Amino acid sequence: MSIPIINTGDGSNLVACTHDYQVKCGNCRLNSLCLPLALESEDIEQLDSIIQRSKPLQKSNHLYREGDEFQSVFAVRSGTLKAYKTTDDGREQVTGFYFPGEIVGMDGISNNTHASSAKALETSALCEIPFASLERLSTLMPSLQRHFFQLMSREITADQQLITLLSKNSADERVAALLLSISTRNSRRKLSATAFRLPMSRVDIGNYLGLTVETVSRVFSRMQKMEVLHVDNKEIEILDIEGLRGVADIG
Amino acid sequence: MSIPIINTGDGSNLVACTHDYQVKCGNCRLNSLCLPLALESEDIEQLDSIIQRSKPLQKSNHLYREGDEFQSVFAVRSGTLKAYKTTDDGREQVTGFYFPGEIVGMDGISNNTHASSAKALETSALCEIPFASLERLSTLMPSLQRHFFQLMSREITADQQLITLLSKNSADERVAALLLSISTRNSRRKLSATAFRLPMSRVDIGNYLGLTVETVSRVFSRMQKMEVLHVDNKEIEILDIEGLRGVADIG
DNA sequence: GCACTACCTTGATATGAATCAAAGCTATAA
DNA sequence: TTATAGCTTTGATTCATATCAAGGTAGTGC
Repeated sequence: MSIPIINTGDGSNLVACTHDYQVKCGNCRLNSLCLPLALESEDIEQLDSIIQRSKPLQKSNHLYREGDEFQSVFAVRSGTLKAYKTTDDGREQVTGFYFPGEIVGMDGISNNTHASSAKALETSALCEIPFASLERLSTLMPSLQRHFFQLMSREITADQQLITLLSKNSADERVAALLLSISTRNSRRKLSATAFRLPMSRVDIGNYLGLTVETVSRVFSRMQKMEVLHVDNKEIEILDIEGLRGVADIG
Repeated sequence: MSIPIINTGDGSNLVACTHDYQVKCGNCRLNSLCLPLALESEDIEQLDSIIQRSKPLQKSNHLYREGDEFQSVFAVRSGTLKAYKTTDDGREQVTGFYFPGEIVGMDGISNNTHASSAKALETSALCEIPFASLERLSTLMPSLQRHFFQLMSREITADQQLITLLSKNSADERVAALLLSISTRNSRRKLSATAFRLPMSRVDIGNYLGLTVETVSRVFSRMQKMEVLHVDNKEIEILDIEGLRGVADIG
């Protein structure tokens, strides 16, 4: 079966909507993560009707770029994305990784312009949520409005956590915290909390955590030696999650 | 004239609402900063009616503490606040400074619990905006809803900027960026962009920027020697704003 | 299969900021 | 006014991580 491909010019390929992608929010495995739990089933159908599921995005293609006009936020259905900004002197700052069930693009709301770029780390499926429709629907559905206020607030607290990590914690603590965060997010999706494949490179990790590649690599080696982790390139196994929590010194 | 004082037990003094504090949004000097520009005057009156102006907060008292139940966000009318989290090992992480016209408390929305504490750096006047009322009003006034989405998004982009600063920039660059940020915020309020009094201590600055007090102090001294700044304790004069921009290497 | 490229690891050295230490300054209270 | 506590500055030393350098590994396309 052939799927019509739209070449967008920037190298990303938007696949036009076909029945292959006709997942519905009501039957989506992830709806407990990205949907307001309080929504009635008729509300969910209304929400469904504004969502566009037309975006399987190939690895290393952009969902949007810094400066692009903001029109939608996106729910990740499968795959992983990174959000990043390019600094004045051309370096990259990764500001977040987005896993299935999470929402990316909310930093574009303030200026109607995306404040960062979003790029697929692997082939990813996305639900596009046009923000104008979401706003309209939110005035009709208070629980949806509340849900989005909460999602945005959660993004703020996540950023604040990262700020603390960058400003107070050592290289080991930062890496440990990231691994634990990925572990938690995996278990929310009923995946293994202890064994997973990192979707991002060491460079991206370093970039996110404010460390160089070399330091990240050394931390992995050190933790392997301490038998806290088993590392095989991108495959990670957490051998001693309590030990890892100890390193991250998170409560 | 005596003003009834309510002792809240934690050392903060809430002054009961009297006509002394009967500023209205419509005639507030700061409304261009904290109000949705698109609101009609009757809308502004509705907004006015939910806002409580009962909180002159003395220096070093708390507006709320991490873990407190979230009920309101607050607009700063005068004075300055800092928001901070206490890390597991008891250290403080300052996550933001809030000047007149800015909104503090939005990180509490996601969990109905304040994710950080907010403390007055000097005596401050605040407008309390009960969030439940704000939500209700937002469903009736789309432009108010939009305004709050934008305010929250702005908080996200501000945090991302800080993340980049912490992860990529040297001590000098961080301090320069903070001074420029304060300068910009001052000029938005029609105050001097080049001469001002820092409301926060060196400790707070270091804490915010991920540096020690000593380092902050040395940066000030160095910049003074370079004739970029004139520093007299908390009084700062920017002598060479282009030079400062150069140090911050922003654009 | 081979070559190419991007990614990862490890070691040696350099460096910016932390830490340790002490003294000067400011503001507040007695 | 002096005492007191907290804030700020400056100097000497240490240390974690960056930088520089080089070799190893994995994935990709021809």
